[in-house]
Amino acid sequence: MGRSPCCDKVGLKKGPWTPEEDQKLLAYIEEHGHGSWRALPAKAGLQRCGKSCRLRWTNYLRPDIKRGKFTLQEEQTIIQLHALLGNRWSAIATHLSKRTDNEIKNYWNTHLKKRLTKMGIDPVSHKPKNDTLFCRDGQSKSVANLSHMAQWESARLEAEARLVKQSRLRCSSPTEKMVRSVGESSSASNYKLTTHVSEAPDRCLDILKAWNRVCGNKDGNGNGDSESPTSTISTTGLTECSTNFFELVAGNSSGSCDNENIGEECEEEWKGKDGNQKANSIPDFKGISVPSGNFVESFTDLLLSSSGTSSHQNLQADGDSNVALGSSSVNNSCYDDNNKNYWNNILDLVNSSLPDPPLF
DNA sequence: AAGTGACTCAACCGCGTAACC
DNA sequence: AGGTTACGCGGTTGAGTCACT
Repeated sequence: MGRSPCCDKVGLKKGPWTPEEDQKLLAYIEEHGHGSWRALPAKAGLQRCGKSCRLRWTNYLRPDIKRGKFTLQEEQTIIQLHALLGNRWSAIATHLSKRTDNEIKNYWNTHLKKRLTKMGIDPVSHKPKNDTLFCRDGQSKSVANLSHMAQWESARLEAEARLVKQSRLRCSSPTEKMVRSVGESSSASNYKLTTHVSEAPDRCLDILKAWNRVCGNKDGNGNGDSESPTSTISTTGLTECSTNFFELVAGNSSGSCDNENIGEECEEEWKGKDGNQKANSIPDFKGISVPSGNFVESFTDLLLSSSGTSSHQNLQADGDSNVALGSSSVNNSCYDDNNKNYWNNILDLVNSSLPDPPLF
């Protein structure tokens, strides 16, 4: 325990970095790797604490950082992952390659959170503030189940993020970078690194599919113990929740958002054509059947769909989707569809946005 | 043009914890 | 086993910028 005293030293510079300092830090890391952050400033000739150097590097100087406006898809990704993970920015950043946790955190706090609030959505729970309006019979159970699954998935994502991070650390030296760039995967660690990244999506799907199978197989008889390690929810609830839970739904992505215009047009949609009107038009929002447990997806859809656009198109699962519709009432099927879409989108998200092989 | 309030985001602070001795 | 150190994370701050009056 105990806090690092690194920043307590007098004579260390604070505040904004100068181009000269950036240059020194960049040059040093390019040549030697960062190694021990604590020792780095002295070696690099910087009057900064190691912590400051690390922050400057990870949030600004790293060459694999994408800067500039967030795309609509990135926004949706953040919202969905935030619904799952909460304020665990580093875990979210793991699935938004080239964006830093700090940047995502800032973007959330300055943009997305406000938009959600403006629309009457609680940015913490991702549910409408007046949740009772959206709760029909039986939905509260599903909502509870969703959060339970989120809890589980959250733990998994966290572990995955840790692995990715470890891989990055392992490759932090220039020598290792060279080895990888030659593409020989000569060392076991390099091999593991690349295979980890490519295998992760399958693993992810396997786990979730297994979940689905186990829960689905109980067929309402209450047989089998499908509780996850963190579960505190009754098995009955789980059964209701997850029968066919991950069976994919044929895309409702009938509309299209012209890729070239997606940024601007959809940003328009976010804001509403006439400024705040759409953002404030909660009555219209409530007019459609929006399940509370799946609010994020529903609302991101809404934002994109008024001009025949669907945010699903890039996230929607592919051809092996099974259609599992039609057995329930209109309301329920809508709810189920949305749930499925929501979780399938997140699955896709996880699968598609695993970080590029680390550069450092 | 000047003043002012809102917004953005880089950087800092403090905590938790893994790693090390 | 217990103490110390170093790192990484999330929350917060404040300087710079922008928009409006």
